[in-house]
Amino acid sequence: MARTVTEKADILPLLAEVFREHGYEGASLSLISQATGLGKGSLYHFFPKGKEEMMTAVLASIDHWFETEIFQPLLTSAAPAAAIEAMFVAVRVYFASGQRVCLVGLLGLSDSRDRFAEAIRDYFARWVQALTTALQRTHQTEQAAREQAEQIVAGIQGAIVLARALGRPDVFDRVLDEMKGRQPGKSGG
Amino acid sequence: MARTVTEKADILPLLAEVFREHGYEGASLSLISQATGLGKGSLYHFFPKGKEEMMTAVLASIDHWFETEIFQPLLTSAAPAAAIEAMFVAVRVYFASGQRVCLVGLLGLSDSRDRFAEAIRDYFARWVQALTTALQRTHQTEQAAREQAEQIVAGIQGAIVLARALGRPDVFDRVLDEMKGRQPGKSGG
DNA sequence: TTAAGAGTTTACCTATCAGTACAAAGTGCG
DNA sequence: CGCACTTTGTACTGATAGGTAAACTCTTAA
Repeated sequence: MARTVTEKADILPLLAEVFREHGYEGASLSLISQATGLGKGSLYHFFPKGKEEMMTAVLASIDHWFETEIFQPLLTSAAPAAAIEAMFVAVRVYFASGQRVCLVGLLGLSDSRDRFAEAIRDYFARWVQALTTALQRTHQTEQAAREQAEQIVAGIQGAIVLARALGRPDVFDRVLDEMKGRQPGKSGG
Repeated sequence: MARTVTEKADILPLLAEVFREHGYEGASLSLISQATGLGKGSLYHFFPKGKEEMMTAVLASIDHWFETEIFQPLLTSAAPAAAIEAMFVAVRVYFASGQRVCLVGLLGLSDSRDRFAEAIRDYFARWVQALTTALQRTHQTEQAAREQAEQIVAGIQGAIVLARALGRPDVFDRVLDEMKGRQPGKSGG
């Protein structure tokens, strides 16, 4: 019965993976229970408000990861071009070259969009804003930087969709490389 | 009361819309029944194999639309640059500037991916191939054309994700315009 | 007039859904 | 050891899921 002193933080990655693979509605409590190794009793002990609270916690942890690993470097790095380069590398690893879905993007397309609309909007708005700031600091006008930032964030999301649909990680890598090559200081603008 | 001689073709657009809004798993039979105005009995009369057959039929109709409206013009038009331009226009209308989800892309990200994997892969493979052919005919090498085709198809899918997440159709339009402007014969490459 | 088939309604099936209740079994502290 | 508290297993709820079966109502045409 009660054995391990499970920590909420330990099961968040497992929860995230279930939601990524099955979506919000598709991730049934029995699937979640199976993936985390926790019974319903434990799950409702940690998340009294049920599935919605689980998803909220997962979104918060994803948000935190991107904030520290991607957004802050873009916003504050002394070398914005290098921060952008690092973002491409981090994104490729994080999304496993498109074999791992972006949960926030998926959620935005799905049925349950309205329930988490604010978190979804914030995630993308802050990503675009951080990238805009970095691009602007590589000698671009605010408008050009914003357009390019939208282009890149959309390109990453689309690369996930396309690479997954085709079952070809190399497509993801190629799309990202092409966008990276279009950056100032690289081949051509 | 059997009254209206309902045609399968008449309800396909309604079916497609339900699947677009709720996904495959999220589109329950009662939702489908409500959206189409047909009871379960009628639905199983037209689609004996149930939901899966409904989705298959919807995917086939989507496929047919893209084949005639997008792929064939790209492959056979005497003016490939104009066909590409027409594709951007058609896509903007079809996806309502990102307010209307791409069902095939959504399906590729979702749980039910495996069930329709072949149709999903074909849709995107043929889109990329058609666009590659058109780009190649605008004086590009095969490799450059294919890379750019992947870039554009991914960009369109990503623009849907981003514009929907932000709730801003203008983002969709801007991302597409930027890609259109990068075409040969336009501003700059 | 009537029989066949298309189209439809209704009732029902089993499985599973999210969520609840609660007692049993663990833990740390004294 | 004994007590308070945390964690977990199990059994349950009512609702809904996808799907089936059969009775019923039209239309058509011989």
